[in-house]
Amino acid sequence: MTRSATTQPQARAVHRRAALLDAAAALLAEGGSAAVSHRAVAQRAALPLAATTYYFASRDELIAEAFGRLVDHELAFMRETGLDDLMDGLAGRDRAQQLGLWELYLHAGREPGVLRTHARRWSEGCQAVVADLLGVPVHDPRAQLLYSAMCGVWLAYIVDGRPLDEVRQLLRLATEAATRPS
Amino acid sequence: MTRSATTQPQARAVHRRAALLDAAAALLAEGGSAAVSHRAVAQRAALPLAATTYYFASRDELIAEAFGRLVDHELAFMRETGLDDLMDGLAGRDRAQQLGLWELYLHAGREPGVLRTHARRWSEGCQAVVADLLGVPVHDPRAQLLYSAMCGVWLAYIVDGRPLDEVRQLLRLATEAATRPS
DNA sequence: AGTAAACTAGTACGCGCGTACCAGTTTTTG
DNA sequence: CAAAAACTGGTACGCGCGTACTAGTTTACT
Repeated sequence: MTRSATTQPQARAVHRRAALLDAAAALLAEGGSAAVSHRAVAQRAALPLAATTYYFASRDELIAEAFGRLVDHELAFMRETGLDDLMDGLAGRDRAQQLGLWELYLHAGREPGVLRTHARRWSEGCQAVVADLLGVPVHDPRAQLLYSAMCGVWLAYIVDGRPLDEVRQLLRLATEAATRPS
Repeated sequence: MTRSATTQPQARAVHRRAALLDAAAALLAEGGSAAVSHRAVAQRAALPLAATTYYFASRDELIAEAFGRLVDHELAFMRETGLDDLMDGLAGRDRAQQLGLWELYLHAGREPGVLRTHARRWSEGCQAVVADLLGVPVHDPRAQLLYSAMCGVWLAYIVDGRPLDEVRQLLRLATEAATRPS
């Protein structure tokens, strides 16, 4: 009975940790990694400041884990939509969140730590989805090519605010180019 | 005589402003926009702290102008190397500086101010270079496509540290795909 | 020559930050 | 039941930051 009866406190702790990560991810999307501070996270999760330092050894760790969570969600989303229509998958997503994701991806380029792992996980996951869409093996150059083109188009859409029609057309073109036998 | 004799002080001021911008750009490359603080810039330029607030209304303005300068340099470099060999142009550049550039590009996506202008100037400048290389008009979809692919490959190289050989091959593939008549 | 404008440089204010600390409570363990 | 471990939450420290202020110096204009 003492066992699994009412493990209330630990359950609460797990919930709290998750709440902190959710808050961090949300802040990340809203204002980039600069917006993710202990205080901001705690306040958003409606928890005391000290909770953040208790559950995470440092701010970097908190950010890294939030990044990982964001990557998970993003990959899951991409897989489930199947990307039959790449564009709707792109256009429907929160622009700020995409920005945050990319920002962290770049940030990962500066330090070879955990962030780098998540970054690789993301890019390779995306590439796998694309390869699946194309019906070719994951490391097929055509998949890599299409994925690269998608990145460029994606960024142009998110940052430069390129019109959706142009993006749509470009993506179609890229798919054709990658599909066409060389 | 009073005229252009020894306009020393203004000349010094101009020089100082440039020195501050250079310092800011260098810091930007080293540690991202977070590393660009009034104090850090002043110290690096060997100038008193107050100089930064005198020549620039705010930190944002300083960063924006440094970004513009970085974009100028980058575009000039790309044009002068002609990109006969895209790869050597890519591989020879300072990785950290590229990261800083991209970081600011992303940051521009969050605010529609001056940063956005520079960001557009950069992406369109790059695209123009690519179009020139391909021998097609600037807004030709093929140029856009190749540029997009280049962005993706570029990022993979800078952030993920993808091997140069793979990048080289991918770029060749992209060029072929864009060149081939549709 | 003399007034206004440009420039220099030191210093101070207030704030938010990461993190450490610690006295409490609760839960698990032996 | 007692001791240990997990957890809570309030508070404090020290720091670097953006920016404002001010007194002094130099240069440009009439």
